[in-house]
Amino acid sequence: MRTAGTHSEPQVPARERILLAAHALFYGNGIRATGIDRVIATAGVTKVTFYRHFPSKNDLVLAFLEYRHERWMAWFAQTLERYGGGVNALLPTLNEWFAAADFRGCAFINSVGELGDALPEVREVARRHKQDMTDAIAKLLPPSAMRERYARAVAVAVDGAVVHAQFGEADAALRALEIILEASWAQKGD
Amino acid sequence: MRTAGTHSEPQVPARERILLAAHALFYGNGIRATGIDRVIATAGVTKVTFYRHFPSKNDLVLAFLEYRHERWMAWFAQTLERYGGGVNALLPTLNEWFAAADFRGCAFINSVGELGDALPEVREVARRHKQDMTDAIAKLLPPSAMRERYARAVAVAVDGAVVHAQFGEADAALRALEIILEASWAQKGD
DNA sequence: CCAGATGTAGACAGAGTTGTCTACAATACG
DNA sequence: CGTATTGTAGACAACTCTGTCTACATCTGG
Repeated sequence: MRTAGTHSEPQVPARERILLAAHALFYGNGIRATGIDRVIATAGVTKVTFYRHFPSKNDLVLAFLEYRHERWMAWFAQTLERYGGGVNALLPTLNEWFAAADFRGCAFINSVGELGDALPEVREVARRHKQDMTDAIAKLLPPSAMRERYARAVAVAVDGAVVHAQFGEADAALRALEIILEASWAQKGD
Repeated sequence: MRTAGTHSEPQVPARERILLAAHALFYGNGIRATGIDRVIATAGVTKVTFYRHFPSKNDLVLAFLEYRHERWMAWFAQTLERYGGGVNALLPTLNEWFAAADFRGCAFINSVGELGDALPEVREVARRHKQDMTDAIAKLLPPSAMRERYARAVAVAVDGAVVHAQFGEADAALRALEIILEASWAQKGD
């Protein structure tokens, strides 16, 4: 009995379907709020298949964060580029993100808040993510001895705007960020 | 049979003991990560007593946030005062908070990230909290037509610093915030 | 050509979750 | 004085969660 047109067209391999499903559910509803069964059903795989790829939910959580990191960083760099690539690209880029229907804040901030000490690797991954985000922001700033430090300041302000946007205050958050970015150091370096 | 010296010295009434326990556990470990049974055991009450005060876990969550709000706002205002009450009081105040052994970020940011749409009232409470925090910050700024807007900018930067501190980068977060606060608008108003 | 990787369906164990229920004791107030 | 409130101990129902297991099918590489 042929079970279903499953193997004939495995267009997307199981592991990737699982990751896609995990991304939508973990980011959209929270990690603890999402049971493995739900991921499995959404991905359209079975339990055995799932557990062969990810021995435990924690493994999936870490893989999800890695996947989210790649995906978000690529989107961020590309969108900044599209808006001209300077500091002035930051506000329109974030505006796009905040306006997205599925926006629910920063996956890494949410995950650290949710899992904190329960899964310490999460904090590591989050830290690396913020470092990479800060590096991407540094590229927008004019060269100067202080560039790294200024980039960190902008990154902190951006993350503040992200959580305020998550609270439903996207416009106010962007106006606040705008005020911060108008400071001379952000505009003309050193 | 006298059950135990329970009623003879109810020093702290049950409702408050429950709230105290919920605060320690929800803030320290996360809301979803904390079962009702754990709160009950920590508070030293029984299930019936608990459910007479809080008909459901959601009621407790909301009461916890209300309690946290009062407690944190009082601490914030008082500590700012202790450091002189100007914009310059902000960094040492936050430094104290970040260095506290039980610091785990902002309870409201964490709760929104964790519960998001599952309990929409949480977002309301969080929004009110941030408004009150912003108002407290406005009091530190010199009077000017732009004071409200500047206070919002500072609040956004502060929340960014809070999440970065939660990632284990408290020092870098404070240095970043310092750079932002050095901007002229934060110092001399309009 | 066959062995190993990858896929399928679905039952099940063991733990943890929220919330209810019975039955009884002490206190506080009108 | 006696009734409403607040307290106690602990069993229990109904559910969800993670992870394991049996038993079988198909594709792919050496």
